[in-house]
Amino acid sequence: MGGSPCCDTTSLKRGPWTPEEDRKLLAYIQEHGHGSWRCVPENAGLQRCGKSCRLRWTNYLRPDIKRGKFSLREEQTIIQLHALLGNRWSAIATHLPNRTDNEIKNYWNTHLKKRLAKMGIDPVTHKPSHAVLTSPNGDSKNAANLSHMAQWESARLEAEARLVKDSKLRQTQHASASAPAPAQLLNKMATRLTPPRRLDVLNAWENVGSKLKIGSSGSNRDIPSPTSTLSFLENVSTISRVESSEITGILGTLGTEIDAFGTQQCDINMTWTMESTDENANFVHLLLSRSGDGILTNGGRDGEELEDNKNYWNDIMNLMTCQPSRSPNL
DNA sequence: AATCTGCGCAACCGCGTTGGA
DNA sequence: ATCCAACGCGGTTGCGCAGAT
Repeated sequence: MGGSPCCDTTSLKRGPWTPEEDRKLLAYIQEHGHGSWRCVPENAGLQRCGKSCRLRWTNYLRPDIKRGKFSLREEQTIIQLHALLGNRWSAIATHLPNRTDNEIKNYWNTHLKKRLAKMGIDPVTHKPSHAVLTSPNGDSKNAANLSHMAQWESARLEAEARLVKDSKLRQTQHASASAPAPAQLLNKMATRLTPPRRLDVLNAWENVGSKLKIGSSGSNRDIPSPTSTLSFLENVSTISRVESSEITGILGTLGTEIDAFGTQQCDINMTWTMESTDENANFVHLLLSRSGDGILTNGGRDGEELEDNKNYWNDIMNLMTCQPSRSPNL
């Protein structure tokens, strides 16, 4: 079991690949496919172990790999997914189909992590760091709210990802069968959940780019990434505050679900509240409250019907309470 | 010009998971 | 149900390069 060497390393070449080795491996895989990686080196005439061949192929030689600088949108995707998934690089990579997990991991460790830290955000928890929590303008409530927003957004994204995963699984298993309820729900959610609400940290991230005049706001997000940072403090701003009557029931389950993911959300003990905060516009805000630590609004969805917003959140709650991707470890 | 230092990235290591025997 | 080889993944290492001294 694990830990044992994958091959006899004494007789096999290690270290950087030469162009000739790349050519051999590429030619072999293009003609035969890789099949069993164990057999690839011998068949391709390489003095490498299969593991090394697989790594070279998946991280470098694969023709669909996108190389070069990460765009701002890619950075935002990575940040958002990292807040949700943690260091699950392969899972993150599935949302950036032309990037490898290794590349994303390297980019996170060498760029994004440092820049988030400079912005006053803990790159591990994605919560505002101590400097923000004790900011001179006393905006600790905003900081706390931001962390709650991250927690909520993480849970929502996880549910969305789970739904997509389930849907794909069902498509594979029951290609010709009638569509089950989750698939119908997926269709329903597709328009409601896309694009997802963005974390304030991501808005801040984008502001960095616009303030440095390296990109436009809105129309073109695939712009080069910023190369320096601004203080995060000035970008923490619009956390709306709502008071309302509680709607009970579902969030207990949601809290359990979030806890089951075992990441930065594990300390949540939430109740939720939904209300119309502006009767003229029929806005709806969802509030998440954590025991002893104030409330959070996840924001409204401007200009949409109250009833539709109710359905929107109900759909999310339905997602949260069905088919967890992992067993709760409670 | 030589040396040092930090950064970025490719590659490796080792552990957990999977699936077949 | 158990074992184990192969695979997949995340953490870490080490090399090459560029900029600083």
